[in-house]
Amino acid sequence: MREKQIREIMEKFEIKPSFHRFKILEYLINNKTHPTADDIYTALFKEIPTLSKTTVYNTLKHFVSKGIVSELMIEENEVRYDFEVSPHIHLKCKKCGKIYDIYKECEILTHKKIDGHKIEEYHIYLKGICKECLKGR
Amino acid sequence: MREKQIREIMEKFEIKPSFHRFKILEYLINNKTHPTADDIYTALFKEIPTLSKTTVYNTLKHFVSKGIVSELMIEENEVRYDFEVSPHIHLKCKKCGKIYDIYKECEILTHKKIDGHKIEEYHIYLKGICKECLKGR
DNA sequence: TTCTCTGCAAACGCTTTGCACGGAT
DNA sequence: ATCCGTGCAAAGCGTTTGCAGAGAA
Repeated sequence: MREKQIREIMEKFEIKPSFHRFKILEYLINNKTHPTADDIYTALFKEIPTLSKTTVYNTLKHFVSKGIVSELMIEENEVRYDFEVSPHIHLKCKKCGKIYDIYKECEILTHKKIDGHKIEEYHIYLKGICKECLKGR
Repeated sequence: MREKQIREIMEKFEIKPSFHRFKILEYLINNKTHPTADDIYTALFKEIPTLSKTTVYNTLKHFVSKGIVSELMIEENEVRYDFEVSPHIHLKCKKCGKIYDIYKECEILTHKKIDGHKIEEYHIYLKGICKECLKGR
């Protein structure tokens, strides 16, 4: 995605632009690999050696509070971040560890209310063996 | 559940019985509140003052490896344990923090394969405001 | 100036690890 | 004698906090 579009997205979500914020958001948009805070830090540190981990954490928390990215809990001790806003399903491969996005329709994702409880967030994740790893067997 | 039934379950899952294992499993079966390791420790410590947290962690890991309980990731830094084996949906109330079990049918839970990926585990959790908290507003 | 972003270092909390004791087989 | 469950203490690791410096408005 181009710089201009990313800046527009930031404006839309009322995120004051800064160099680091821009770079972190850009990374999330261009690398839909559900990175951890550390993944982002490691990747960006190469080109921004002054970047600190604290800033990555601060920025991610800021993004989450603005609703521009969501936190993903799949494995213990692994908070992952996802820019994609539309509800979808995650599949984690037990073999290669890769996380796939699945956009299959799911009836659950459409309910605003279940058994009298008000639903605000939907999280679906599956674990198994991905297509690629099945091939390699 | 009665002691005899719990012992039968342990035997079925090939878990060698010990006093602590029995107590921890009994707690999980009789308190389907999706406790954390610490919840279990705190509760059992009252009647077993010699119990150590390490044993709770060891035992829970053992149970998971035997497939008798499953780990639940809903919030960050919160591994919860669930004895219930049949697939179901979890709902966490953002207000009171309680976790509800929902046994609504969901088509996703029946797929063995999606987009060529082999599925082995299904995790669905919702967040929102529960029935009780809605009442109190 | 004042507010916000940034970053170092220390603190924190949950979980794991190392190691040793003790009971069971 | 060996195996295995248990438990203390320390380490590990991801994340948060305190605080201070820098930069923008």
